Amino acid sequence: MDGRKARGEKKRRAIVEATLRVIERDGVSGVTHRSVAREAGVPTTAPTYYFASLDDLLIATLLWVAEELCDDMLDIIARGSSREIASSLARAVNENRARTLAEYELYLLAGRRPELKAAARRWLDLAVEVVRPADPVAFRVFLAAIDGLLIQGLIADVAPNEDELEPIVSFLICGRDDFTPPAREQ
Amino acid sequence: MDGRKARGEKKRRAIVEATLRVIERDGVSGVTHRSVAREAGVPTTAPTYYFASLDDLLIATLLWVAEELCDDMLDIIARGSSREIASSLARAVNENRARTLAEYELYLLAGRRPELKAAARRWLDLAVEVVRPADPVAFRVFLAAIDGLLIQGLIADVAPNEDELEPIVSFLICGRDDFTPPAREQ
DNA sequence: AAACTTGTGGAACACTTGTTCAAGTAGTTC
DNA sequence: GAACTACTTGAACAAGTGTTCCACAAGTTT
Repeated sequence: MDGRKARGEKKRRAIVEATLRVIERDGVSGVTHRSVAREAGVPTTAPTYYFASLDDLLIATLLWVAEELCDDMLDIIARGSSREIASSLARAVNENRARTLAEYELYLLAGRRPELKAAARRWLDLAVEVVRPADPVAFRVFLAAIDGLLIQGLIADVAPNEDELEPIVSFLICGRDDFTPPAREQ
Repeated sequence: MDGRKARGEKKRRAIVEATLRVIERDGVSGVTHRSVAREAGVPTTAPTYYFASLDDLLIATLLWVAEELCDDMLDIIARGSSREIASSLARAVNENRARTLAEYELYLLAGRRPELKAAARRWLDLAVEVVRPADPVAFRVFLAAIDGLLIQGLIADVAPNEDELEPIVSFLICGRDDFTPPAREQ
């Protein structure tokens, strides 16, 4: 075991995390070698050492965020109750607003890089796989509506809260609970 | 009538249109005074003359796009048939893919500029106003789903076509045509 | 035609950018 | 301890950035 590589890997991860913080604060356009290095507390050249280019750094960040997003989204979907789902959505556009905004900026980045599409879309594929919906069309609508509600929540004058979202989520799943998850083992 | 102002206004508009083309091609991050000037065929200093800053130029572009988006979206919604709606959506993520991508990038820009939120959100407000839905919750779901379908269509490996979207749209509006527009006069 | 307003556009400024380079340190292997 | 590898980091470079400045042309008004 090489202790140097271990520390290197840790630093690499720290740089990616710093990049995400920069995106949360200033958007994708705020990401430069220098801003990331400053945020991570490393010298300017560190990001270039670990990532071939700025683009590679953004890609690495998207891939990492996509994993986390996957977990979060599946958590949201897995909750049976519309109130819990509404609560998760409300948190995404309020307390976690910056994070959600960053995620969608990276999301759109995938629209311009074909090689990133798979990663950005992964939570959708995984959701279908995990839930195994009886009615695929209804489920597809449900997933689209989540994205729409989040993105519209981000540009609302005042972001919607749990109580406002609950009836909407309820409408989405109630009556048609043909895609509630099949007792997801944990 | 001042002929100079008229030509100036025309040039101003040309610069905004060039900006949109640059965003379609290279994204918001590709927008610089020089790239826009080159695209518009004007000297480098022209954008600065007409817009106080690069930011102002982006804002003007968003405001202009928002108007067009408004028309497009209302057109989509106003069509009664699910096939026609599906067809419009399919066009947005295929032939007009670049344009749609640009619109969503500007959309997210509004997430970071409170003063732009109203413009970005305008088509939503207008839709509610025009359609006057009997069931506001169902309509809200419909609008969210449109955004979700479009954005997910942008990061799909191959963008969905009319035939794939039709059943989804149909599910969204059929059975619940309580928000079909009240004979929109034309 | 004189005074004005409005638009034009090249030169230049200070600054930030991504990236390279080379000299150095520290950990690992033999 | 010598050879090797992995990481560190400040200095530097060329390229591109937003923006300012200013002399000037072209319309409009009086």
